[in-house]
Amino acid sequence: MALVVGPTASGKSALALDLAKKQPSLIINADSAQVYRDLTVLSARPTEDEMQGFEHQLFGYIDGSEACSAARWAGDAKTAIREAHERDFLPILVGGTGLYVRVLLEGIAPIPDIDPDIRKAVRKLETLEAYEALKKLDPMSAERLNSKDMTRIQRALEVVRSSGRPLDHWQRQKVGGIARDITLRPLVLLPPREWLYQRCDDRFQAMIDAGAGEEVQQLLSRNLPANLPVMRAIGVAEIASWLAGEISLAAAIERARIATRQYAKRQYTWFRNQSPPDWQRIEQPLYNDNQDLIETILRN
RNA sequence: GCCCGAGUAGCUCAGUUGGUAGAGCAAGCGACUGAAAAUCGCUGUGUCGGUGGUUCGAAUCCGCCCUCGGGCA
Repeated sequence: MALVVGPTASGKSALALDLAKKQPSLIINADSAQVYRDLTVLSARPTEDEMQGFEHQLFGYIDGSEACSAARWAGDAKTAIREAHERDFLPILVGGTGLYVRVLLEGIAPIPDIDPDIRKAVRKLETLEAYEALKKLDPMSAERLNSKDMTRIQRALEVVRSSGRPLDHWQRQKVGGIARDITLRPLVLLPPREWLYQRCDDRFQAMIDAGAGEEVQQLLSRNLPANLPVMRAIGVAEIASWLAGEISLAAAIERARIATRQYAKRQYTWFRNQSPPDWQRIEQPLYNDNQDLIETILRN
């Protein structure tokens, strides 16, 4: 299995396609925003044309009214990888969501599904309220987490409330990882920051030109809850403000560019520090001809 | 030409009666176990527009000059 990870706009998709041209391959999405059907332009998901007839999976396969999760994606990816192997295809994972890839490879704590009512109640709480509640039910997690870390506090709280056991109990084991069952050919793209940020900036204008406005308009017409992942994708809030006449297009673009760069920075930090040291890192910008790189991957 | 206002961190601005300056945003670094394009932590030396003066001591008071607004001619 080949794996191409790196920050947004680092040229992962193009590299994956070049790789796919070498041998029968299945390109599998490993990006948490590109899984949603509602986000094509804004998630920079490849279009039919861009797929150039190569098989792609897990792109735009989930409705925006649902929230994907690392565990769900990892399960789907496992299936896709197995199918590829059965057909003697090379699975090529491409994406920028480090957590998803980690869960696929290393597994995750076997926590039972959360009771929907409990989740709903927990997510209504203010961060501080949730933190106080967590201190009582799961002091160890409360101690470990920052009192303002809303996402993790809510997660810890919903787990202890729903399962009756603290997070730590579950997290002592990880299940489902496929790292030991496959031969991994990993590639981490860490191009120069300046080059990357320039591409981030250029990209958002291109998204506007490609119909990001209409895409957001359609998404808004669904009246989905604001806390769903689709609604939190970079550019949605910015474009929505512009469509509502609250800010100018120029202001929306500027905000979205900043958000994109900040996101790229976070991914950069993740992949630089969280990827195993023996994964091959590419610190050069990617240009049109990646033949040397591809030869290297295939040889490994 | 005259009057008023403004000039402080990359940006927007605070700075109480003189004791050599601090917020937000941006940026950098980092964390990351079922929302991760999420969530969170750490990091603030800047000719305080310039120059001369008053003072033990000036972003702060005074003079002159420069720049940008606005008003009057």
